[in-house]
Amino acid sequence: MPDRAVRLAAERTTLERSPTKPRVRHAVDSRDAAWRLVRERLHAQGLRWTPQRRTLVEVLSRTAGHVSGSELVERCRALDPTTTPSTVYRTLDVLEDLGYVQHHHGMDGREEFHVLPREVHGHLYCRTCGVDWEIAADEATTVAGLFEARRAFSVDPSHVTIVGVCSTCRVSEQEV
Amino acid sequence: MPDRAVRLAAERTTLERSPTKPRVRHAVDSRDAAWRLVRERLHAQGLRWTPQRRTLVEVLSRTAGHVSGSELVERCRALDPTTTPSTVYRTLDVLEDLGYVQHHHGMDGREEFHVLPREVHGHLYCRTCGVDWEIAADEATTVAGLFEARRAFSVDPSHVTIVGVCSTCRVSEQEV
DNA sequence: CAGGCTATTGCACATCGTGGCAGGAGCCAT
DNA sequence: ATGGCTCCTGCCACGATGTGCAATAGCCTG
Repeated sequence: MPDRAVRLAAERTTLERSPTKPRVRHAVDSRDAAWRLVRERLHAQGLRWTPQRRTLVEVLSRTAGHVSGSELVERCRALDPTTTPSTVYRTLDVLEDLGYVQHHHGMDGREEFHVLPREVHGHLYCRTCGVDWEIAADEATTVAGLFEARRAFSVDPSHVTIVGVCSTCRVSEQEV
Repeated sequence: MPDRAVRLAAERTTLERSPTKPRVRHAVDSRDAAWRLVRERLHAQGLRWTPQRRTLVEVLSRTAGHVSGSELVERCRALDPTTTPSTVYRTLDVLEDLGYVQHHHGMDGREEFHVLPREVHGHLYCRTCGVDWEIAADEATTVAGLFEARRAFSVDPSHVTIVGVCSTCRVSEQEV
């Protein structure tokens, strides 16, 4: 179906074309650079660079912070209406192996992906307002150390999930 | 449908009949006692004691430790084939409000219920062998204290979920 | 015990993911 | 380019949960 290929060519520009036109500098550039390597990284593993994967990578390269799986499916569909959920989820698995995304489960157990995690980190959710904070590396280390010392349990800091009530919401609750 | 009511009457005995026949003593008795109060606790809230709820309570009273939501649906269906999943999940919500169960999300984000939690506790999962340990109260307190002090964030110890590799699996991995 | 208020149920349907399979398509060697 | 070896995709069906809605049935009152 060259049909789709053609249609997508016009939309899938950001990553394919040269990084000439100036946009927000610095951090963004290094992000783009990272994404441009995806293809090679895939090939290095004997994996393939397909239109569907380009679409997802395109979406991810425009995304910062956390996104839910279904949200990513939506955005892919925006670029390519023929997008299939299973393909997106499978590709996310592959990209997670390559370190491009990191997933964890939110308060409701739904999947959430962190794009280009600079460093592994846990999550702190406020049950009341729903905001999601990252747990700083040193905090995670402290938590990890606790279980390391007492149980010889090696903690994966990216899967430290804690729920509670944030300071702001605590104040609000007291006022009521 | 008196049909079902009659059929169930024979099976739903444990809770309804007096606690005369000796079974495993001590801990079990206090468990049974707790379950026998469910009806009153519901009424106290203006809620109702229905056959479907009895079935679930019956199942729960025979259950110890952790169970998944779907597992509970299965067991209810064993007692009453007409059991509907949505009713089970809704009743679990109610029972959670009353403190009879406590749910959290496992490694895969699926729901798991802890029946009659003696005390709130977090969870430690081994990514390799899948075993689920409870986080002791003092450990949870330490973790909570960390976020309390640094962010004025009030941690809910029942929602502390940590994934990693347990000591046993670590040893196995090194041997390979 | 009948009557009525309202919590619950069952059902149909929606969402988020996952897994099996057969056909399709990258990629590499020729 | 061509051919072929595999990885991928699309599709479909299923599993786990959640939700809206109309019909049902607890439970309290008279």
